[in-house]
Amino acid sequence: MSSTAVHIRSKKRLFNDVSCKSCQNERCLIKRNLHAISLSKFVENKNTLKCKKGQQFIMEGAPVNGLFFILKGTVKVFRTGINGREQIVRFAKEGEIIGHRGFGTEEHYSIGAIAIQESVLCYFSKDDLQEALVENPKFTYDMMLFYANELNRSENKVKSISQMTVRERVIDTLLYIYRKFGDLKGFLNLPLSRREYADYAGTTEEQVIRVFSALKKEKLITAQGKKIGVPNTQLLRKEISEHNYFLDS
DNA sequence: CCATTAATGGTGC
DNA sequence: GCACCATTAATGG
Repeated sequence: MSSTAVHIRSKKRLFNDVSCKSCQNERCLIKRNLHAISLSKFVENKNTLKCKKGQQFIMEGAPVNGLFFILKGTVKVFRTGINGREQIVRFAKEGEIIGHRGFGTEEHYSIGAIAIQESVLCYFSKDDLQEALVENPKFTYDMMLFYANELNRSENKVKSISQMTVRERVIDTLLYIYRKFGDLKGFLNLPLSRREYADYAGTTEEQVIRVFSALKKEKLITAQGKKIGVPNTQLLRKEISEHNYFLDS
């Protein structure tokens, strides 16, 4: 993987290159915090980029120049481990930030990111953001909450991978997806391959398939191809309750 | 139709 | 108990 900068696809300027002013996304930290004053600068300098499904927009090791906000779509954030195995760090949806770890002293992204659905991303330069953070305490505070939350989740994940069995981790993953993306007509509202479940749970595709098969027999989940249903989250939660761990999205 | 993904079985640590 | 490899079945464009 080259360490070339993230290439912004400059197809043609997107006609819907929305300014933050008219943006509908109320979950966006920037939108929520930057009224009037510093907004104009952001509007000028931000880039909107559209990603097709499967398109990678952050390469591991690429230099950090800014941050991504998800305007629309879903993204998986991962890190490549031993013998090329992907460890999915998190799934991110509308309004979330990608690449924030590179913000501090980090020179290069330690993670990669791929759109798993058609997505629209807003890209802000590090400099602009830094300026805004210095000027706007509320914005900074919200960012801090976000970082704290991420750290909490990350620490929980360490625990889950080191102490839970594969079955528990798979269940944990299902609950995580359910919490975060919800349910649509009885199925998890995010289509993932078993491989992706495995990469998040820290196991192999085969193990996920085996656990799914077992769970199906036990009527704890339902499956129709890629679509997985979790009719009884209480029961699932019960299985991992001794690790009493929960919450956050 | 072919290609990708899912499911199942065997083996070794 | 779990990862890795091999084979076969199912699915979808």
